[in-house]
Parts: sequence; structure tokens; C-alpha cells
Amino acid sequence: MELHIDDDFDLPKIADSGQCFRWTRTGEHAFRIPHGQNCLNITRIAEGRYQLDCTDEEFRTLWRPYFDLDENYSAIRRRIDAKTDPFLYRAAEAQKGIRILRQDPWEATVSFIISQNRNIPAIRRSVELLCRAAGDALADREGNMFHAFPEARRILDLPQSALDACALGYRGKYVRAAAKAFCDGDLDFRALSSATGEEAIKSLMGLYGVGVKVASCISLFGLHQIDAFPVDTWVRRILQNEYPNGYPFHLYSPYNGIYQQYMFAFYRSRESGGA
DNA sequence: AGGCAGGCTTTTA
DNA sequence: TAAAAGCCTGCC
Repeated sequence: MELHIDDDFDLPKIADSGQCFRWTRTGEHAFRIPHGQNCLNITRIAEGRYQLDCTDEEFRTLWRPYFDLDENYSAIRRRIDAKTDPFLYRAAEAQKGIRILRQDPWEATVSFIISQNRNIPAIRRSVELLCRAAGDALADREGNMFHAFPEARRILDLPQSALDACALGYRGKYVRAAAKAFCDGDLDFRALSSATGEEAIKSLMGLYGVGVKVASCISLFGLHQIDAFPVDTWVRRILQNEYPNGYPFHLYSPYNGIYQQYMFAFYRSRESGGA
């Protein structure tokens, strides 16, 4: 099907934003995006025009929510005042097009447990290895194989040697503990999504190997708590360098998480991208 | 109780 | 070699 999108929507920026670790680039304006048991091939064919290899029905039920297309990101972005917060304004202009995906909460949980103390290429590699080790091998509409993100049960059933082969290091035991918590019903995303942001983070921190940073990422990217504000090594630097007198969270509620993404991606692209 | 130092696996630049 | 979308443990 073909699709028009007027709102902020930039596939390469989303792919590089550090919120998802399994997109693969298949062309200059094309990506392969696994989600649940499905895998979308999407190509930008012109400004604001996209070709998707899915039915209208699948788009409505699966991909429109996944891309959070019912939220108006340009309106949220325009709430930033260039005079009172020039840094955030610049970051948002530079990273315009990022959206907060509505990813599967279980996948987000495992992915961000794996993310701790590692850079993004290393995270991608481990997640992909885990999917190959324990995820179902499926085919997309074009007949290309991909691996679904593994259910908790499948991760629990992995022999230790197979889990070790995913290069998780000391995080392997955290992933196994999360899988056990999920299977035992101690990790209940339905309950978490009806909790307040603070409650959700506190509850997630009960998981072995999950501190405030990873819990915030799970809330933001897995539970779509868009006010959650993960503070990692990059954001810590931003707060120190750009906001020595404090960051005005109150001004930006309930969109703190979206603005965090603009700043995070902006800083990271400046330092590592060399621009 | 709450804060802090040290350790942890492996990859990346 | 240092740093990477950190957290746990032990010590004070």
C-alpha cells in the first residue's frame, strides 16, 4: 500500500535514535522493520510518500500504532521556545522526524537490559544473536527470512551455552532473570501500563539488573510513557554542559521523553558523527 | 538508612 | 587503551 505522512517522520533518524535495535537499511530510503511476528518493508518514494508491503488492514492494526502516527509530533516540537531554550530548540530542529515507537514491551525490556554499559553497534549484535538463537524463523511478504524476537519462554529454555553465544557478558543472567519473572507472572506489562510513570519505574527496578536508567528506557520505549526521561552517559553530559542551573522538566511534561530523544540523538550525532 | 568504590563481559573506535 | 543508552555487591 501507499501512504502519505504529513507529520514529522524520518526513517533514518528513527533508525539511528537508539530506541530500536533491529531495523536494517535496505536502500537509501528503505528499511526492513521486524515487529512481533511481522516484518515491514517500507520505502520513501517521495517527500512524505511511502510504499509499504502490507495490507491496509495490517497497517491500521499494526504499523500505524507502532509508528505512533496518531500523535502529532510537529505540534509537540513547536512547543519548544527558541528563546527560553535554544539548545533544545536546536536539537529538535536537527533531529526533527524522530518519533517514539510503540515497541513490544518484552522486547524493549530485554533490549535495554542488554544495552547497559555498551555502545549501540554492540547492542544490535547481541539482540540479533538472541533472535537467531531463540526466535522463530519467519518470512516477510517478499519471501525474505527474518527472526522474530523470542518469547520469554524460549529464552528460558535456551541452554546456557546458547545464551552465552549471544555475547551478553554479565547481562546474560539479567536476561534470564527477566524471562523467569515474565513466565512467573511477576513481570506483567498489562499491570505496568495502567500504573503511573513513577510506579512503573519502581516496579521495573525490582528486576535483577534493572536500575533507574534501564527502567526509564523500558517505560519510555516499551510502555510508551512519553514523560519518562532516561539519563545515560550522553544525557548526563547534556545536563551538565547545557543546563548547569537545572533542566526545566516541569515545562515539558508530559513530553519529557520525546525531548530527551531529540537531545540524545543530537549530542550523539555531533560527537560520533563528527559534525 | 543512604552514598560510594570497585568489578563486571565484550565490543567499538 | 578508554569508553560504551549501568547495575550489583560490599563497605562505611
